[in-house]
Amino acid sequence: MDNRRQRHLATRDDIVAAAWRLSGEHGLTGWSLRELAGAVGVRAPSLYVYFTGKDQIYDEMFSRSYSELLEQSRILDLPNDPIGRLRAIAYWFFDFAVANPARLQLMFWRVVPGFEPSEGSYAVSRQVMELFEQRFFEVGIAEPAALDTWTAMLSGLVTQQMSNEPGGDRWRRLLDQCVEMFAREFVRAG
Amino acid sequence: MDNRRQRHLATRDDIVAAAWRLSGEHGLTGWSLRELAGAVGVRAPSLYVYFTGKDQIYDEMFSRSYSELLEQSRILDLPNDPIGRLRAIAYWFFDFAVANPARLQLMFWRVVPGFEPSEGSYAVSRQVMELFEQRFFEVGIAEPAALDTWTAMLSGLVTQQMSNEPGGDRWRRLLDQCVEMFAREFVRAG
DNA sequence: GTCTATAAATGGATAGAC
DNA sequence: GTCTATCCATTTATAGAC
Repeated sequence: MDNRRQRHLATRDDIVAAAWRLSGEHGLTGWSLRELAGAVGVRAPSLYVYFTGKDQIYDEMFSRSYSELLEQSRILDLPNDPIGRLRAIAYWFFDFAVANPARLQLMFWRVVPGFEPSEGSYAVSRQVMELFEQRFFEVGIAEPAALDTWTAMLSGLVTQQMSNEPGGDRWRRLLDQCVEMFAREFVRAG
Repeated sequence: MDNRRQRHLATRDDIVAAAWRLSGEHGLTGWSLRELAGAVGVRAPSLYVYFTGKDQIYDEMFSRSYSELLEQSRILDLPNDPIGRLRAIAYWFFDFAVANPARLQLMFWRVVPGFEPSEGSYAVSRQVMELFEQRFFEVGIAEPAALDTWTAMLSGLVTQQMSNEPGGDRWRRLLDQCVEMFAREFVRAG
């Protein structure tokens, strides 16, 4: 039996979980390996048994974030009508995004100096993006500008909510109207 | 005559300019005071003649950014028709924002760990925001959701452009259509 | 696998000579 | 105002005992 291996992976999970907690408290770049080790209950050098360095921890956080987004998007069941689908996608992504500002920064912004996702992690992120496009085009929108406008609109609502009223819903309450505005512009009545 | 004082202010300007240059090259938090001093042509301790510390340099960058935005918005002449005004504002802000990603991060996101704008700097930023609102409502839009939707839309277009295609115009080319979409939703034909 | 000890580098900041 | 020298804290990371 692989009890050894299992405990290794469990400790890895603990480390990543602690990293997310510290990122939430002090910002994505606001913690050191010493602090992280302390939060897990070990000394800093022990972390090197599980990761080659800080960047690999960020990389693990990066790829897991996209994996989670991928997983969630698979189990998300969407209405059949175009506007209903768009609305469901909008709320789902918005809530995913604002639930963890540090995660959003890691996934979509370039906020960690020197950090580049590994090839494997980058592949996961591309996979998610392609699924996104596919889901979007299923709605029946052909215009090329539509997808870019859609991502910009969602991204903007999320950014404003996080920057100006973290924890609130001032921009979340705009989602319905924004979806309708978008649909009037890009969804052909069928 | 205040030649002494003038040179002091000139060196201050040099330091801030170098800080912007380094922020553009290595990210807003990707440089040290040693590097900054080197870029100016002095040693690190000399910086303390001009600033009390690194945070005060960020603070100066912060307040100057808002001052520049304020200045530009004063000399910006806007068309009289609502849609023309909105379009002019959109292009103007978009170009200001993407011209300096680090500046945008400093002004609108919370990306420097531990940095808080001073009271004076914060006052400047509020002044700009109030002018923004005023300019916006001059267009004749009453609906409260409109301003939040507008800022979200612009913020999103800028963010997508910077994150996915820095230096390009893929999202800039959407500005016209987005302004029209927005106007159809919020501007009552008069 | 975890620890102590420590390397090696870097960070912001200060003292004091010139 | 600028410098050298240095402090002192902190960082990531490694060596080697247990």
